[in-house]
Parts: sequence; structure tokens; C-alpha cells
Amino acid sequence: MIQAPENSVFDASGHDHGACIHDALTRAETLCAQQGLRLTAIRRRVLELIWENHRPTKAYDLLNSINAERGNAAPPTVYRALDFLLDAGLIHKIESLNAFIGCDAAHGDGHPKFLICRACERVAEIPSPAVDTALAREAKRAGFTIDHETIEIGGTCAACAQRG
Amino acid sequence: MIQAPENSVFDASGHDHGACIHDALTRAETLCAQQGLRLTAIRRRVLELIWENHRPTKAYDLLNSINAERGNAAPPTVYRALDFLLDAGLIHKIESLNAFIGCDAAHGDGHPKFLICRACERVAEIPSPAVDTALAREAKRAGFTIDHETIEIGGTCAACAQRG
DNA sequence: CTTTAAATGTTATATACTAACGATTGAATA
DNA sequence: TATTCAATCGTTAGTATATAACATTTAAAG
Ligand SMILES: [Zn+2]
Ligand SMILES: [Zn+2]
Ligand SMILES: [Zn+2]
Ligand SMILES: [Zn+2]
Repeated sequence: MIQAPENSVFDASGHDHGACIHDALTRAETLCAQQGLRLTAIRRRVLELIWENHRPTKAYDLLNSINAERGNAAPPTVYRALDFLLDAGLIHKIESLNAFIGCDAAHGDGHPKFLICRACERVAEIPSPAVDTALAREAKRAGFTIDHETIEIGGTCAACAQRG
Repeated sequence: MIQAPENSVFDASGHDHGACIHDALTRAETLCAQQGLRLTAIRRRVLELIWENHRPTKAYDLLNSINAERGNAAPPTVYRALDFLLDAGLIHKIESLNAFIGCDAAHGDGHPKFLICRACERVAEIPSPAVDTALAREAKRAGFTIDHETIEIGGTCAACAQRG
């Protein structure tokens, strides 16, 4: 039986997703404890919903989920939770989709960069020191100081290409 | 008297902006003529407004301008013009700002990449074969086929950093 | 306890975008 | 030139995304 390579950045389909969600929340709790941040019930639940989805997730889908559970959420409820999670570095916003995804820390020390499959909607954070270096060089040449990078590469992942 | 370096990618403040707008429109007309595309009055005016602004420009600002001039524009009027200009490669969308900017072709053959100054809102398209190469390598490693790249680097340009 | 700042609830509104359909235009060709 | 047909545009309405403003609740700190 053919297995997808375990070390692929896109191996999300073959993973233990229960453990994946659990680990993400544990990491979040650890980070918040370390930094003196409050991972409140709403914030925790929004993060959990995003990881349950394990795909770029829209604010209003989160809103609908929260409302189905507790019936009293308005847009600010969700956007405030998202702002907190973004500031804490626990999620990223995918600008080209107006959607949010859990940070798996795969970008390491560098700026986050994403491969986004349009077919299956899965996203991989990739590290790439070479990209960081090249961009830093271009910025320096222009006398430009970098604050934030939005690097979102759209296309087709290996699995989706294979199945046509 | 101190002059900004003329060869800077961010030299928009010292340029002949009248000629800049005129050149952009001439390029657009040439391109459309070559490709059998129709640069209609609305499309031409939207492109002109974007170049007059010479900054990332929001759809509703364009809508208001058009309305001030002719009084009968609705959102589709502007969005259809923008879609045409995007398809023709005459403008780019800046996803992180929900705004549109004229293409100055500085990205050359590669995917467009932008340096975006948060202070003065100016944008520079930069070429960077090194970035393209590094991203292509990462994509290949992941078995990922690239369709489209969104690369938007936010920060502070040299002029804005200098004036504090 | 109190105090106070952070977090949340609530209402309203701003901004960004698209679907649908009829009217007009203009390029192609009969 | 007249006809035709597809592209463009006008118009209405609606959906999707995000924020402002202020009241209320919660919980950390004194
Ligand atoms: Zn998972
Ligand atoms: Zn895929
Ligand atoms: Zn100019
Ligand atoms: Zn600047």
C-alpha cells in the first residue's frame, strides 16, 4: 500500500488529527502562560475551531459555530478573539483568502510563508531562509525596513495533482 | 540641496508625475491594441485615477471619484473595470490592503513582489529572481505546482525612516 | 472587600464584493 | 447598409468582511 511521504509539508491528511488539535491547544496554553496572556474560553474555542478545521477558516464560519454553541456571539466576539490570537502568533491571516489558519510554527524564526492548494484548500507553512535572505537583500538595496511579510503561494499540492 | 537617489525603487516623490500618468496610459493603449482588448472610457478612467493617485487605491474611492464625475456608477461599474485591468496585467491587487495599484512592469518576467511603506503608503514593485528561485525550489521540494504568488512586504521606506 | 483594567455583550454601521437581468453598444458579417 | 450577436454597461439587490462606540461583566491587583 502506497503511503504519502510522512515528511511532506502537506501530510495533513495522514496525520493523527485528534492529537494535532490537542497539541496545538497545549502549545497555546504554554505560550500564554509564559507570556502572561489570558487564553479565555472564547479565545480558546476559536483557536480550537480553527484547528479542528485545519484549513483556512473564515471569521463568519467561526461566528456561526460559536453561535450554534452558545447563541450570543456577534462579529466583534470573533474578531476580538482573532486579533488576540494573531497578536499572540497562534494563528495567521491568509490575506488572499480572508481567512485564518493555526500557526504550526513551521516557519521557524523567519517570516511565515504559505503554500496554499486551491483544490483541497490545505495550507503548508514553509520555512525558507533563502527567500528571507533574498528579500532582506532587496529591502536593503532599497533602504527599506521590513515589518511584516505576506507571502502566499497559490497552486496545487502533490496529492491533488496526482488525483487529477 | 539633498536629493533622493534617482534610481531608488521608491523615487516616486521626485518624478514627473504628469509624464508618469501619461506613459502608463500610453502603455495600456499599446498593450490593448496589440492584444485586441478594448480599453473603454470607464476602464481607461479607472486606470488613470489609480495612476493619478500613484498609491494603493480602494475600489470605493474609485467609485466615489467616478460618481463625482458622471453620477451614475454602482459598485459593479468599478469592479468590472478592475477585473479587466487585472486580467490585462495593467494593475495589481494588494491583498493586504484590499487596494489596487498600477503595474509599472518592474517585476519583469517574474511574479510581482511589493515593498509597501506603511508611513507614506507608497509601493515599489521589485524584481527578485533570487526570491523566485528560492520559492520555486521550496515548491518543488513539496511537489507543489505554483499558480499565483502574493508577496507583499510591509515596512518603512528610506525617505520615511529618515524623516523619523 | 474595593478598585481598576481587561474582556465581553450589544447595537449599529462601515467597507468590500457579487449575482442577476435588462439595456446599450459596437464589431462582424450577410 | 442592415442584421446579428456577443461584449459592455446600467441598475437593483443582496452577501460577505470588518469596525466603531458604548454598556456590562469579569477577574487581577491592591
Ligand atoms: Zn490536524
Ligand atoms: Zn491539494
Ligand atoms: Zn507617478
Ligand atoms: Zn514611506
